[in-house]
Amino acid sequence: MKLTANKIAGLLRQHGYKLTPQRWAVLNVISHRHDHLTPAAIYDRVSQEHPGIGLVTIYRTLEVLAELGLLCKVHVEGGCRSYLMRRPSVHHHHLICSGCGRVVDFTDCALNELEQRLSRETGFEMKDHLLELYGHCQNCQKIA
Amino acid sequence: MKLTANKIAGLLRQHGYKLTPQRWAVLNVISHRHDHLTPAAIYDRVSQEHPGIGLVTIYRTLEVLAELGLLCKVHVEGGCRSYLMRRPSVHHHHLICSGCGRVVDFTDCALNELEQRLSRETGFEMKDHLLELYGHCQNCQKIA
DNA sequence: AAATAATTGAAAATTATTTTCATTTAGACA
DNA sequence: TGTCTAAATGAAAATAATTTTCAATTATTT
Ligand SMILES: [Zn+2]
Ligand SMILES: [Zn+2]
Ligand SMILES: [Zn+2]
Ligand SMILES: [Zn+2]
Repeated sequence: MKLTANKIAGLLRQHGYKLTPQRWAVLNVISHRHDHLTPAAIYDRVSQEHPGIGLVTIYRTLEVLAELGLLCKVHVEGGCRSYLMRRPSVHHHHLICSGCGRVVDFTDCALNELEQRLSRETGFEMKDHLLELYGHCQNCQKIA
Repeated sequence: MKLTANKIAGLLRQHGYKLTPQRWAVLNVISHRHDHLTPAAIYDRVSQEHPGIGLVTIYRTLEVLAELGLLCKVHVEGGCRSYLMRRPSVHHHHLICSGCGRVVDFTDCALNELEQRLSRETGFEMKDHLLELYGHCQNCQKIA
């Protein structure tokens, strides 16, 4: 189920945003694709059709569209980093307190079944996964 | 953390790395904590004890320690972004091709049970989660 | 103790993102 | 339709995060 141009237009206006050619150009680039693009990559593609549009506008447009819930953000390897001494030597994941950064490790991620099912359904060969749980630790619950 | 000190020393030497005071200082800062720290935060803390050590060295040390499997990397909100038109309006996640960036959405993340169990075990109040699966799509399997 | 290859710090370079500000424009409305 | 105004834009500067370069230093080997 695809969002029509009208729906998008309405959404923008509803929130007091204007419908500019620049925003259409960005939407045009991302709306027909099934892959994820960085701001710079979007800029490159937008530039091909509309050489006048600046990278700043791409950033601003993406922010607006994301705010309206029209976009998903994807985390990419190497994009962000914060470090932690590795404690379990085996495969594990982190439960992270958004308040203080405290981390609890857990080893039972139970994604095998999901991976297998999706592999069967999509033909993807599964390699890896990123899983992080966020919450507030007992300490930070008191504070907040 | 004396038990691991020898292990760490051995690991470094095994891989042809030297055991410098700078590396000890970094290890010292992260090894006793249960939270995650950015390079800048680690730099701040290291500086308190060893004002001479440069931020560049922190970066380089973290790279080495991560390579040796001594550290975990944590993704943090806002750290990295690549965008995608949102397709399912409901809660969902992405299966991403590491080759071409293609994305398949899936809505069945099945993390409730895990979250509940961990909440019970740790006292954390669960808020959110980040889940991404990585693999190679059929196209990219042929190419590779 | 000398040799040497790895490591370091300072500075410069690169990259990604945000802010500032003067100018333009979409959409409202007379 | 033309006028008005808040919102949006582009260029440039500012900020932030990371990487590269390079000469000087140092941990380890012999
Ligand atoms: Zn906390
Ligand atoms: Zn897992
Ligand atoms: Zn692919
Ligand atoms: Zn989910």
